[in-house]
Amino acid sequence: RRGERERVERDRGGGVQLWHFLLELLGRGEGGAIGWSDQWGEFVIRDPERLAQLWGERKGKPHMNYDKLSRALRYYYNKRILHKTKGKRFTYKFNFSKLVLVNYPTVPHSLPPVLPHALPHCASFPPPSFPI
DNA sequence: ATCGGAAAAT
DNA sequence: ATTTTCCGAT
Repeated sequence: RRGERERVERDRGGGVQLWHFLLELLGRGEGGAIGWSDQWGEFVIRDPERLAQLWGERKGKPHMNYDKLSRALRYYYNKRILHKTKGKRFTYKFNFSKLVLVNYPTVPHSLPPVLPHALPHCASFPPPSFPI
C-alpha cells in the first residue's frame, strides 16, 4: 500500500538526515549532548557518545557510536553542509550562507546545487540571530 | 581526535 | 544518494 513503507521508515526514523537531526537538537536547546558555540553556526558536541546514542535511537541503529557518526559528518565536508573547526575539539560549523542561498531564490540560482529540500521543516532555522 | 578510502547497507 | 561499518594513517 502507498504510505506503508513511508510509515515504517518514519517509525524507525529512516527518513531523517543527520544534519536535520542536529538542527533539531540544537533548535530545541537540548543542552546536554550538543549546543551552539559562540560563533554563528558553530556547534560543540559536548557528549559525543550520548549524541551517537540518540542518533542511533532515531535511526534504529543500536550500535551507533561517535566514530561512525563523525564519519557521516565528514561526508558533509565535500557537500558543503559542514566543516570542521580546526583545533576545537568536537566542534563543527554549518555552512549557513550556502543553506540560506538555497532557500532564498531571490539570489542567483547558479551556485553549487548543494542542499536538500527539508530545510523549512527544521525545528529552528535559521538560528536565533542569523543575519539574512 | 581527526581524516578519508572502501565496501556494505538502507 | 545517504549513511553505516570498518579501519589504516596522521
